[in-house]
Amino acid sequence: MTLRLFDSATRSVGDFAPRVPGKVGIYLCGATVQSAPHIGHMRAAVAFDVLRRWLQRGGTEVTMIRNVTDVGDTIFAKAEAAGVPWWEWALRNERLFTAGYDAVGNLPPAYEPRATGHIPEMLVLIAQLVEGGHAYERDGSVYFDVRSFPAYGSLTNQALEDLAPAEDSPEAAKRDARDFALWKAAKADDPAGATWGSPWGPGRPGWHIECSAMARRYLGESFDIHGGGLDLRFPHHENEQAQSRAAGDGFARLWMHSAWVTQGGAKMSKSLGNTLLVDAVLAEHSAAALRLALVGVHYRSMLEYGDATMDDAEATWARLSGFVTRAGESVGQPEARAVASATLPEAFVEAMDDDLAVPRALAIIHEAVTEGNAALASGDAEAAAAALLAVRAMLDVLGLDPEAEPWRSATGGAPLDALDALVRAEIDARAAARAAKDWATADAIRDRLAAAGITLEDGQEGVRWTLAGER
RNA sequence: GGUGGAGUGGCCGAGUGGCUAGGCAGCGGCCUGCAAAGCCGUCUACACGGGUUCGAAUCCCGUCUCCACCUCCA
Repeated sequence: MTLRLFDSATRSVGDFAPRVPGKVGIYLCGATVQSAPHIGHMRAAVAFDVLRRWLQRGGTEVTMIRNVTDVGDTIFAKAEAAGVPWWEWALRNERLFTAGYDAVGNLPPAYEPRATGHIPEMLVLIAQLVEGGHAYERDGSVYFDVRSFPAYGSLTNQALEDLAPAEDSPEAAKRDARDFALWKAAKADDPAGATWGSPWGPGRPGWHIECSAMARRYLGESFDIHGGGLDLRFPHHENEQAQSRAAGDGFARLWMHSAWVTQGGAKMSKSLGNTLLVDAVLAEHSAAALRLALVGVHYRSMLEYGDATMDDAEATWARLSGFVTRAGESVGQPEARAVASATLPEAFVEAMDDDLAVPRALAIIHEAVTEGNAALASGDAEAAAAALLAVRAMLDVLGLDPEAEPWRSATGGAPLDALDALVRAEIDARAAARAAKDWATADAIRDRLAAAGITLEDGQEGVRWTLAGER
């Protein structure tokens, strides 16, 4: 079975065939760095990180480009409100996004182009559109002529006459109210440093042109997959496609959109006052659990975030990572190379190939964990080792191998050794009390450790202890 | 008004015509001095009304409810 993906443009699932066998270019719309990232931003990033990992697992070479939009009205407005230059505000948030992406275990993209670094590429593209009769200049601004491009609206299946006017520019200046700005003439109230020269006079780029220009630069005139959040389909992606194709580029062959994080059924957004910032969530929960929560719902389904979401994810992570740790202690951890090349269970492969059906894939992982735990309990080392390898290999595809770099215990070394010595002394004292059937003393020791966040587990091979939030 | 999506057990969440999704929570059992972890078993479903079919959560018709996009959005 080959990988099948849902194409937003055709609204159907089909076999995925790269333009060049073995190589895939992905352009992912990243953040408009106007504010700190929330978990909805992370969800989109994680969804496409899983796509990338799955492609790479199949031997495909992936070039992942994730842009940063670092210029625009919302950035100007928020920077002014914060009393800092817009470029400082943008970079400050870009750093927060990068920290968030890293925290939840995303592989870094091949490149992260910034809009402000690609004005020349945009000007070339705009000039092409003007020359080709798809764009026109008015008062120092340049607009895309939607009526010049019959396929306009095809990505989102909308008829031109049903669309509302584009409000990113004055209606009176345009041939059609739905024409949108490629280049915005400088205005008196534009912030300092937000103006660039152009053949049409000083100004700054419109919102959509950057992605067309940067995708072309890094992935070529035609590339495999364009991704982003569902809310970018219109107008952003519709306009990107119109610009690029009107300029002669093949542009994206497949469009993928990830769905929201919702609360009470409604899209998470600032206007509703229910934004969940990444920092706030990570202050109370582990990053691995957050990734698990984000990845555990199919990427095209709404992810309902409630009170129990993170608690469930923590419990699930404890089950998965706990098995990996205990199995490793019992039969030894396989090497990373073995994990990367392990044969994956057929049902897991089928689920992932079916438009990245991660929830089904997770069910397969849970079944393997159950088998592995049973093998550990019965002392079947061979079966336990096989389950351990399979579980780690499957989790690795989701970016959740507990032994992989992002999730390995941050604590270690001397402090952990010192703590271990102290805890071992308590464990020994408890063992002595238990030997004397002094249950009150034994339980008091266990309770004292529990109060300090240390859990004891009496196993066949001795007493294990774990720190809260660790394994 | 246009376009698109959704309604599954206490909760989250898979599933496109017959075969146990899975997890969390609950209940019973095994293990344990008691726990914890783990294992085994088990309860609670397909928004509503019709229809097609031997058989429908799944297909068709209708109804209700909810959500998103329609130029800030992931």
